[in-house]
Amino acid sequence: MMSKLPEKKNKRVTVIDLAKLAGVSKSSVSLVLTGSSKVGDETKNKVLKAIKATGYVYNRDAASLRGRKSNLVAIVLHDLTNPFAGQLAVALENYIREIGMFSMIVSSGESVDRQTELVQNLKEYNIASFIICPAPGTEAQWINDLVEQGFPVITIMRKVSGANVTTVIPDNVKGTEMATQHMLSKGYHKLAFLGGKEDISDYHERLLGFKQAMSEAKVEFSPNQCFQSGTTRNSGRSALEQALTFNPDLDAIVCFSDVIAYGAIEQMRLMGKTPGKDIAVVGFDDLQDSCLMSPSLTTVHIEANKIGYAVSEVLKNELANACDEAKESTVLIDINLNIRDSS
Amino acid sequence: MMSKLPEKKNKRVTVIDLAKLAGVSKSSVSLVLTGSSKVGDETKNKVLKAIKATGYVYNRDAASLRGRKSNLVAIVLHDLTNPFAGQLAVALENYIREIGMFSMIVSSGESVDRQTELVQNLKEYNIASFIICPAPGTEAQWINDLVEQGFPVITIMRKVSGANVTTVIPDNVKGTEMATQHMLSKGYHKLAFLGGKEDISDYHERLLGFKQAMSEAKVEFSPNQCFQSGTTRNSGRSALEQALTFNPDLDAIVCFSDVIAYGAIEQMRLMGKTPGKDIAVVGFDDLQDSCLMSPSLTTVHIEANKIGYAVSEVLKNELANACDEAKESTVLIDINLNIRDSS
DNA sequence: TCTTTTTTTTGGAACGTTCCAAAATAAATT
DNA sequence: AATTTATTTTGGAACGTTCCAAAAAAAAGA
Repeated sequence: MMSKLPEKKNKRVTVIDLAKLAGVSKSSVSLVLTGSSKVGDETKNKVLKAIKATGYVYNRDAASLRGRKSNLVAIVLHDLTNPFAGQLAVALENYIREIGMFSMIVSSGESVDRQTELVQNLKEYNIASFIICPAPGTEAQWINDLVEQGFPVITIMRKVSGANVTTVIPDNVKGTEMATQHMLSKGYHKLAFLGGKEDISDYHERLLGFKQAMSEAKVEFSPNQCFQSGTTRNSGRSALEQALTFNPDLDAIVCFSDVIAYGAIEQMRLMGKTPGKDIAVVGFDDLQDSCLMSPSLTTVHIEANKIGYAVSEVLKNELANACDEAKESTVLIDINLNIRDSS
Repeated sequence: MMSKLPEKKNKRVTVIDLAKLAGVSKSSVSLVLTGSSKVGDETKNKVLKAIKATGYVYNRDAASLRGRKSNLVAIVLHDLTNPFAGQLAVALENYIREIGMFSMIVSSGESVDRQTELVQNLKEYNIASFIICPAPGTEAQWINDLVEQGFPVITIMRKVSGANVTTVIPDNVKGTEMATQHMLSKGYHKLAFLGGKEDISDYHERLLGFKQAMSEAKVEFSPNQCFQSGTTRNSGRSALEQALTFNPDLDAIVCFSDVIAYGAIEQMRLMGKTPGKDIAVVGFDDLQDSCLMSPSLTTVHIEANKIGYAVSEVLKNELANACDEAKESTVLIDINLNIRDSS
């Protein structure tokens, strides 16, 4: 009846084109596309062949508009410049992919404002779930609102108390407790706790572990032994400087993180002390560099993959029973102490 | 006339709801939403008020389905575990945001297969442009196909020859040339070039700079002076070991990257040599640690922000004149040599 | 005041998918 | 063979937006 239409140039291939080519209805094509079990083998093959022939690419915007759940997971990290964050990002990406989701990473740069803006923008896409390492100062209410609006949230590495979500964190308390016990058992008793700041939850947890180990061993603890700082290498330097001027015969330091430990070691050298000899050092994170430097760094090892796996499990669960009311809960990831030359 | 409708529970607020509330048509709402200039101030305010009142969030899926250009930029990095990649990611994210786009980051882990899979998945979203740091072994044809399919591509840090796209890279040749000149001028003449591998473009460029500086200074070059390796710290160690067994009175090394330099320094110490004294060292990248370590590392500084800015400019341009035919071109980012204690 | 021009507003169609209810087919049971 | 039941297939409506063409309102010119 109609003459053959001139092929529209550069037009995207659609489900209808596939249907026409395969000689079935668009509904059948959709069934194949979504992997439905109730489609005949014959039609399925016809459609598959058409897909191959045309180079069709699925349009998730259309699908998600119609109501299909998205498979996009947004990973909001505190700071991609931080080496551990990089490891974490890859681990999360891999495990999230394994449960059939697709993840994208953004970085808040430790700024709540930027974090808020990012998440606000992300809402405009169809995000199945947020995985957030919260910037310092993140409000529980903000997270709860997010959940209220129907976005599942999982927090990682840092806990926001009052937020009705699952948090996946390493066993910080046990970590510094083991580290401190190790120092004490090695005969060091003039300890200091270096780095970290009160505005993130890990600080409190890691400091708690330190205190617990001290009181267990009946060694007196004083708040003067703590030297807060930022999270950079440079702030590790100044933390050690302060510690050493306050207490010149310090013989061991328990550091909030490896990066802080790196800085402290540099400063130590500058002040004429030998790390691992004059002053023992233990870190937290076990970055790749820590086993390669000299002296190699004794440190609490966090397995990024374990965290990634745990998050993916929580996520899978959460997406399955979507309508459960949210509850505050914590998944603790076990850590272990890697003893090396710096202690 | 009509009775007040019972509010549908948990239903997303739509443009129509806004229209109803503001007492205007949905078309007017759309005009406001897209920032059109031809909408009256009065209606605009009414709509704005309604938006605030309802907590409306824009649905990009619907918009993009209807034909509106997406503002999503996908950044495909080679390896987020690499410290420079982290810096780069953050810089790119910031500058891309400044031109009104939104960026998401994924990591290929230096695997072409993974890279292919990622990009294939990303096509299903509405991606305005790809920014790719290509995994080793990436085919020019693959990139050209992508462009052919209507996805603008910009490659960074590594050039894929034959790919008809713009590449933003640091001036690698000049970098190692300056580094090598510096070594020669300091009186070191028994040089080696450490690390890197033939399957990425920067290796060739950086090696070329090394050779050029040598020939300029009339110092003989031999392929035996090059010790290829992976990109990890550990491979830097073994590269130095090889170099030193081959030529025990080596007095300076030009390294493919800072990470390689770190490894080489470790190995040097293990073999009883003092870095910066027995053997001078120059790196490439200028990672944050390089100025803090001891001896502080002389290295070629790449400004991640400059790269981020350049990419955003190219991107802006590319999105503006969308239908230009693609051409192979290169944007060279200037570098400079930071001279420190290791040389 | 009546046109003409410009500015602002508007309903309806379209984007590419999935869901629904119903139709068509096949298989199983009388 | 006739019915019931189970399996596959299907057209049409819907998702929330933007674009278009045309209507309405306002401003300018006669």
